[in-house]
Amino acid sequence: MSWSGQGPGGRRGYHHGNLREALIRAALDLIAKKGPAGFTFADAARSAGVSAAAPYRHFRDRDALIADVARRGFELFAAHLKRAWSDGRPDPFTAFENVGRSYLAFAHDEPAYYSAMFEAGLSLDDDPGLREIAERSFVVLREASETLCARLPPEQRPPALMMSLHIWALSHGIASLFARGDSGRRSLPMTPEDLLEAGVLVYLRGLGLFAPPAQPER
Amino acid sequence: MSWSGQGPGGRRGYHHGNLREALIRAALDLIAKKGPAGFTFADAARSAGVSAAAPYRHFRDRDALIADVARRGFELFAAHLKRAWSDGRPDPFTAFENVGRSYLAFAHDEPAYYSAMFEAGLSLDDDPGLREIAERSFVVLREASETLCARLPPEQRPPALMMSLHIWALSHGIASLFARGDSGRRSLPMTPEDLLEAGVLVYLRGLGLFAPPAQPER
DNA sequence: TGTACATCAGTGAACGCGCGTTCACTGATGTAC
DNA sequence: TGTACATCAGTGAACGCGCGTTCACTGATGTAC
Repeated sequence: MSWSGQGPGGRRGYHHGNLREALIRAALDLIAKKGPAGFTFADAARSAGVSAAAPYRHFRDRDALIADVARRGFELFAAHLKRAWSDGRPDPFTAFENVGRSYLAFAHDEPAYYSAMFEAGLSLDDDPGLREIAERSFVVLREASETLCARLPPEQRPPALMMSLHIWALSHGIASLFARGDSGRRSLPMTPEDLLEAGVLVYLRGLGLFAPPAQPER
Repeated sequence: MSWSGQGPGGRRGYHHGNLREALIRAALDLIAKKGPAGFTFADAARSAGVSAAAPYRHFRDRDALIADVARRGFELFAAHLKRAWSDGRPDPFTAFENVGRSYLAFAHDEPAYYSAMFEAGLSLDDDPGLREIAERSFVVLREASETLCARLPPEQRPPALMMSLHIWALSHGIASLFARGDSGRRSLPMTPEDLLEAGVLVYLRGLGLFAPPAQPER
């Protein structure tokens, strides 16, 4: 029978053991391959090596699975950005650039999460919990922007919220247009990372902020 | 019989008369409602009031239809941006802002075209004709950037290509995140148009370009 | 001006397919005693 | 330590559905003579 040991790494018995997890990973694989639209519930079951009915024990439906993937994506993303920002160390400018690179790295390395988060057409209005988690990533950008803004004299200080929206939009734009994992990539005269870094530097200069030269003040 | 006159505006006979056109408009409607993924060939036929087999007289398959929609979208988009740029009139700064607004207006007013162009997962590599047409929209941005760059002394002139990529990415990012026609919209403290304008102004200032005050030099 | 004929652009019936979903079922697991 | 039982997490068969696609067909249209 199929439920006695299938060799190392395979399923161990009639009970999968960790189907929920396996379905999420299958969803990530499939989304990465065919986009969030091409992904079906049945397909996820199949690639987890389980019957088509099994997923219903763990998710109400296809959308619930995708929402779960997106939720994890947002959590990872927020942690990722937070680590990059690192409370503004070693200095706010460097940390800010790190956040930008980290943004692109995530979109590039985890295209499936990124798709589920931003392109699956999930309505954040229907799921306040998801919205709250999604907000956490943005909060990092917001914090970083505030720290940089605070360096300017109050009378020429731009709204940090606006600044963070600009940075977010620029990052997202570059990620969508140029830095996707596998497809839709357009050719560029420079890497997406360098493009973003250059753009952010110009933007900061426009605000009146100048990155310190090679050796930051200390 | 269903093919004798159906009243004014309805089909006129057994032959539809302009099915190709009708299918494209149906596709636009459906994409606007359900996204490029939710759109099916059969659905398009149905909403054009025609049997499911009819579309095959005009399009090889579903993807061919979407590609055609995208092609038209790119043409409209390029014309739209060109009109906004207007060869740099009345002055390059104003014209540049107009291009930005025009970009967002298109994404907002024609979400279906915009989706087909940027989110349908069409591979530009497989269709050189489509790529060429898509490029035309970008050329407008490129030209506009060059005109502005030319105002700077050569030693501090940034590459116009890079500049146009920044503007494109910022516009696309704002359009995707905040300015979509119907769904996925996030709440904002300002309109997407104002957000983009503010971002572009900061960016231009960062390059060393300063928009002229109220009355441009003449 | 009329007729025969070729071509075009539709129909509608049929097919196979995969998906979503439900259902009664059953093997595996944990626990009370 | 063993046994009975409840619960959990799967199975597999079945269903209805809509899609994509093909096919022989036929009404409408244009054209040669």
